[in-house]
Amino acid sequence: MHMKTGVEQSVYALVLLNMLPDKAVLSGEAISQQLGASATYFQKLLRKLVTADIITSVPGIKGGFKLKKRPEDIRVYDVYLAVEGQQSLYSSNGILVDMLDLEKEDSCCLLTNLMEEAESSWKAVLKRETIASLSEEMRGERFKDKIAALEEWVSNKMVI
Amino acid sequence: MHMKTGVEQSVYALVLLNMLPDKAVLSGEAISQQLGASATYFQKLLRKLVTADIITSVPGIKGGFKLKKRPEDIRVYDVYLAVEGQQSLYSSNGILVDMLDLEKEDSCCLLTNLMEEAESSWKAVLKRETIASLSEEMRGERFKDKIAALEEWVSNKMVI
DNA sequence: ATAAAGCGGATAAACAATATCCACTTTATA
DNA sequence: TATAAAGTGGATATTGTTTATCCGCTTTAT
Repeated sequence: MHMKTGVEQSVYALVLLNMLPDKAVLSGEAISQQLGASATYFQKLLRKLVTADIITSVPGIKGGFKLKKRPEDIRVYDVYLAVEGQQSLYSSNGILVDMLDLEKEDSCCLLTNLMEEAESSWKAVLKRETIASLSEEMRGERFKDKIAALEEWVSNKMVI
Repeated sequence: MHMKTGVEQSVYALVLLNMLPDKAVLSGEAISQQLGASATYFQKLLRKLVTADIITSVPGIKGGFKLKKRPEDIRVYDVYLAVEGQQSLYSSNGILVDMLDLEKEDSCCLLTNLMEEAESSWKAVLKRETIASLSEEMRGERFKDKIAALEEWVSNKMVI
């Protein structure tokens, strides 16, 4: 039970896209390079973000990706959902139903309610931060002098 | 990102062991049969529960497993921990460190704090229920007439 | 027209979870 | 005291999921 690395990668990809000026895009290849991710595979992840209406893709030469929503409207939770899908962390295997010889329709499990609550509570925390708040955090004191290089890289790689 | 089925299996195994009278044990084979689990593999899971001091194993003929702690002292969380290990749901891949060219020691990630909070909050819910509370729930109205067969099975399979 | 970008499907590689096998130790009992 | 039935630990196979690659396709600025 471990979160896919694709979630972290996607979040940082969105932080990168959030550094773009209006109308500009970054190519999938450029993004994966900056993230140190496999380019061909990361394209698949970018597609999931497109499907989830988090980013927009522009085909053709001078194409690429940019944010579709405002960064303050993209929660970490939305990214998680887009990348990992909507399946729950827990799903019963119907062991109790078998042990007690219940009807299939009962779909009863002593753990399901508890696990659903736990998951909700977990998700609630992921809804607290957004791409905007993470971007702001990155621009804080701590990385003051390291940000410039990244901003320059974005300027060089972006396409308008 | 999905919880192993071993967690559900282990919880129900413990509920079964909780039906045993004092000093009695159930063999690993009997338990796996009742759970519909692979016997040889489930032995490995039982071992994890032994290592975690949740159950005791008795070797030799007339051997088997029984609870080591009182059922009200075994939280669902403890079972999860025993089966899945103590690794976190999320661990950073150091993408930000690479992007900003930080020192390795910084081990900095915008997501780590958030994810740790989320996980704590998730775990807190798993600490709420115990084998005792789940056993009680199983004995409630809903399964009134289905419990007898299971109790009889336990009586037949147990060894004192 | 062409080159550079995204799209979608098929497939491979890597890894983790599940399952099996076997030689070993332990212990009740005939 | 030999034996049968139980757990133990290691090696290994099977299965499933995640990550990665490849290729032919569409889109669009020049």
